[in-house]
Amino acid sequence: MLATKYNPAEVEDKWYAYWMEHNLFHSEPDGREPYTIVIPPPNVTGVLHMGHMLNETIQDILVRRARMEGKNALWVPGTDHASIATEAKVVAKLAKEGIKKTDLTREEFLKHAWEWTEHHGGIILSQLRKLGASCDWSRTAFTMDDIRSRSVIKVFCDLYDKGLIYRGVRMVNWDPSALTALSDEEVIYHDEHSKLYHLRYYVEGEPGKYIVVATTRPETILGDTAVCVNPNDERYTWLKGKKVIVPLVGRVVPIIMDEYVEMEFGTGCLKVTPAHDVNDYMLGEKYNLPVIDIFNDNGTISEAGGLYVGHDRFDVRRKIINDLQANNLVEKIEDYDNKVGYSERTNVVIEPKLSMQWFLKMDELTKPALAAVMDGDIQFHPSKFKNTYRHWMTDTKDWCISRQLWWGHRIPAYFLPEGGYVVAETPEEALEAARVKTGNTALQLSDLRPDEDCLDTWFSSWLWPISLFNGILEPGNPEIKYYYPTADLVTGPDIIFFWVARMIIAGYEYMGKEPFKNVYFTGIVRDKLGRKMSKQLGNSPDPLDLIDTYGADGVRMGLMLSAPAGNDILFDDKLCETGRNFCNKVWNAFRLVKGWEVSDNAGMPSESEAAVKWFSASLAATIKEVDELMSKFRISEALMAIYRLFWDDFSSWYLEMIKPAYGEPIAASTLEATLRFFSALLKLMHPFMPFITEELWQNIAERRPGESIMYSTLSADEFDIEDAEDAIVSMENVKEIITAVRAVRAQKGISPRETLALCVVGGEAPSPEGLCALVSKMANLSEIRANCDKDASAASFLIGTREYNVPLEGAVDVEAESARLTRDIEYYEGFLSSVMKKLSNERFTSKAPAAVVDAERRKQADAEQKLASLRASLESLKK
RNA sequence: GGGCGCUUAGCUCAGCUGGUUCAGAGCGUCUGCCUUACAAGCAGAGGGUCGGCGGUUCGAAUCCGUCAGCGCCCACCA
Repeated sequence: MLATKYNPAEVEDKWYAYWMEHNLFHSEPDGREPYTIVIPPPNVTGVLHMGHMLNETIQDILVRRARMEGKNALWVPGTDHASIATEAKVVAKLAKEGIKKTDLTREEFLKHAWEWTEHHGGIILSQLRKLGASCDWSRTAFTMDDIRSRSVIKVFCDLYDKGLIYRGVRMVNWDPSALTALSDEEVIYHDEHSKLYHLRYYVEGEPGKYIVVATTRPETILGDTAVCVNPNDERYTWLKGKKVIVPLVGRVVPIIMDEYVEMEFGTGCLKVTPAHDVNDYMLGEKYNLPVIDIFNDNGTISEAGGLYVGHDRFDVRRKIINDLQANNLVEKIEDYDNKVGYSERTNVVIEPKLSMQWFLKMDELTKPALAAVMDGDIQFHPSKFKNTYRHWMTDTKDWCISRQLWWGHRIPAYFLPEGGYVVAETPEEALEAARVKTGNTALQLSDLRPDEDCLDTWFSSWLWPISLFNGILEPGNPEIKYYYPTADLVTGPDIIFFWVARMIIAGYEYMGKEPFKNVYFTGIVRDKLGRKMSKQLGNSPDPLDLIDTYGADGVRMGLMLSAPAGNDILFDDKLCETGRNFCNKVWNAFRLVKGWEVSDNAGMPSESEAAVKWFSASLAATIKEVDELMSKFRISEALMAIYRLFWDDFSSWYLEMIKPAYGEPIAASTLEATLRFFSALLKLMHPFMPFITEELWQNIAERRPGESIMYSTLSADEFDIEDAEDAIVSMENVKEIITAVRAVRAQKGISPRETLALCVVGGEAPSPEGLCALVSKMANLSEIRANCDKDASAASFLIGTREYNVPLEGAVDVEAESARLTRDIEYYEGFLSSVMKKLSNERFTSKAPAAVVDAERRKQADAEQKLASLRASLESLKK
């Protein structure tokens, strides 16, 4: 006998092992329609958090559904090398051991990094198995494995050959902690309360005369090479052609005039520091100003700064203000709110810095990618993200793809002894190219100096849907032809630019086709108070603990029950409890059904016949509804529909309807129908809760070795019946009668075990006979009397326009009953008057469609009939 | 500074092209029940001026305007 409580721990590992043993997640190209999902590769050394759980659960639901629809479903797993993040972890680990990165050679460092990766890598993927993820593990990839690495290098060379990649000195976002350049997308701006410092710049040769310049970054005066004012600013026309002295520094710099300066802002004077501000850099180029780089890579003041050399930039800010004040060079200091850019990875303040970097030209590449989304070749769910996407994709700045890091794909550029460089996929090809370029056939590999930098992590992940099928190295191979384009991508909107947009770009550039048909954007998982989950707050539950407590199916359900697309989900353990309880409900329903004795010679009772007919229709309707909802990616609504179908319709109504009396056997035909329903319900639930459904499906009938619910199919047609609508409507009526009788019991405190009689006032009993019998059974009635007279001493209720009486042994509480009737009468009088108001409005009857007017007339008739009945009840009660 | 989105029951959210599937669902709450599948349960019940104001319309949660609050994205004003 099965335990009264479902124990997921006993079931889950067993079935995951079974699925693996029989290779059920594996896919090979064949004649079936493909359905492909590529996993957004998590950081190779990361651990599973709630965001992953949500994401991977959705992917698993989609891929399992596709598999059950008979498609050749493939979900490819893999991990990302996460250049900056992983390198930072390795550096930190080495630091603990007293090793500095700078003391190691590149090769030594990479050895440590690979060791770290091997030691910590892939944990996250094994955690996914606990969740039930049906990935084809034989295809597990890594952005730095051989195929993916060579793909990246090949693409780099190709884009270089096409003239889309160039190298140059540009103002980039510099991360002084990670010591690397970052792309614009890796900078996060925060509002900050800062100060606006008003500093005095004395005019050269005119003692006592000064102008005031406002700045938020006083330390950058060390790099000032001009002061700029607007030529239309009459306050400053006298400055034309003059020079000013940079305070403290003593450098004499020219006044330049450019309309770029806003007269209204600050004092209307702008200090120009070409090395440390993008706009200033632009001015510097325009007016040929010297560029003084006052910072070292780590954010300390460089020799070129002249003062405070070696001190950190933020210390210098404080010191320089003190020193300026001591020299009476500060006019005033005011509070000022501005935005400050931080590194997405290391969370330090970004320093705009001039440096030599590699860039990818974006303007041409983005065109087909923008059109694909705007024209609907790729669908975003929810579609609101189309706007965000369009905004970014128009006027996209060139992508800074080089990083001053070692952990990643090394840029395949080789510098020549006499200057210049070549780009090639291998050192050998580079040597060949170098010999051709220089005309020096004696050139050796050792003469070439490979570029030290590596590529942005996203420069490998943008190829993911292609490189996973080796479509870069072997274009047109059978796998890429079969699996590409993939079907659905599930990811967070936070990486729409980093990843989604760039995959679309690469898809069109290298495959001439979109990389996926649909993008489903999940929300962010927050705690129940709406706060982001974080280690500091300690509000992020460990997914594996949750699985231990509630079972994987329970956790999956908990997550999905409140995860509308694109909306953040406020996660509460309580949701998993709901999921676990549902699993238990399913488990116990199964126990009930499996516990029945079967009678072969009994025919199906008429009430069971009615129940089977009704549930068949309901099931078909829900299957269709779920199909519809899933096609729109309304996953939590689909799950809710299934939840209600199983709990309310199947368990609370259907099973109670067909349940044999205690100790009695069930008709074989009824059981057979019920098992068919149960099996269908399991299939419907399987994508959401794979483990318990497999366990029960395997127990519901004999299965062959290797057979699995994963590959079973389900169609609404199997359960569609001819007069489905009627079956559902008439059962709704019956359920209302039953509920009303039960309510009478609850109000009067009558035990469910005590039988009652039901009288239909001036009407027939429900028909056909099966439905009538169901009312008796479910409401525990001794009899149903048709065409009765109104009985004032009975409890009464209205279903539709029909009145029913339940004769009671004890006297009715006349007062309470008449109060209730009066309340009802007042309600229907109000209702009727609002209906009459509409109907007497000539503009309504003349302008509204006939169907709507008819409906109002029906409302009127119904309400009048109900009122008559209620008034009669009240009358007879008073007698 | 620009753009997008949200505001419906105590909580989380549905509500499509205006009208009987329009005021819904789940959870929570309340009242009975340890009824022979399940107390991780059963039966029953209550709960909302659809953010405010104005407009269009015979009719508005739904369309338009406006105000307020919240959230997100983008942007080089020191």
